[in-house]
Amino acid sequence: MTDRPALSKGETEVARLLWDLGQATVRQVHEALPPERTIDFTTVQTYLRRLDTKGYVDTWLEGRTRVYAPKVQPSTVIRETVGELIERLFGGQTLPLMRHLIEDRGITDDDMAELRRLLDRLEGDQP
Amino acid sequence: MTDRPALSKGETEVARLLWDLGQATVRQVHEALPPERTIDFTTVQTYLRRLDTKGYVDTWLEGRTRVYAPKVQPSTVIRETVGELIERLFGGQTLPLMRHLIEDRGITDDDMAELRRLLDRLEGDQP
DNA sequence: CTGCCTCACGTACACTTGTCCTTGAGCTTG
DNA sequence: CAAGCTCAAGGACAAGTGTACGTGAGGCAG
Repeated sequence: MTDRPALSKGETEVARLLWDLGQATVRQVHEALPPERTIDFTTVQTYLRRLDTKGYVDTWLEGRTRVYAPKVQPSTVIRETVGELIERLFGGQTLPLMRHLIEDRGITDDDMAELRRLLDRLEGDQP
Repeated sequence: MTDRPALSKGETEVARLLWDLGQATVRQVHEALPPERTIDFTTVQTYLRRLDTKGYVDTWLEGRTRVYAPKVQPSTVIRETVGELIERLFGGQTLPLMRHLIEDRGITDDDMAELRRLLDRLEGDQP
């Protein structure tokens, strides 16, 4: 299970950027933040350090500068995080969450079509 | 917006029980915990107190015993929590979460059928 | 009435989290 | 070379969280 501690909000925010960037220095992550999100350089540094101690990233010095790269795949974090939420909020049942997504959050026509495609494909897989 | 502080993990756990019970004393919530979840009576008490200070429950003394009842609807908490997660983990996009639920978490045939029903109904609503 | 049980309520305490400050080394440019 | 910039690294610090203990009052069994 390789149990790492779960990611906090801020850590997730930074991890997402790192997934997008593939690999990055503190500065690059800091600059990748959306402009309305003002947060100090050293705060980002702290998040990356914590991601490291929690085992979510690889890191090495490149010259004088430290580079970080994701070690745990987004899919893994997503699985764990969503699983935890379903447990906490829906007692482990997936369907209520789907229902909420479909009924209580607007869903576009495109999304709807895509969803149907997904279902069709799945049903095709298991005859 | 009536902005309450978000619920923590433990608080959510207890809030869910309270939603199920409708209204309950500390003891009742404590006894409603799944048997494998061992947690002290006073810990539950603390969670309920915090739910109160955060504005999520109503509470009153009934004789010598304090009774708690949900004040914020589950749907509200679900909306806020899920919204926050989608923001953090998917940059605000709902579809990737659906995709994850359908593809990466097993979905039963019954759920699948139910999902289709949901979609059909929605589509019927907006011709 | 004396123990014991059960509550409410306050307190505690270590750990996590969001956020930043400080220090000291290397780099750059006048 | 000296002043200023840029990093890494370590600390710091208040708020939030998970978890529980202690105290004191009300009830009930002997």
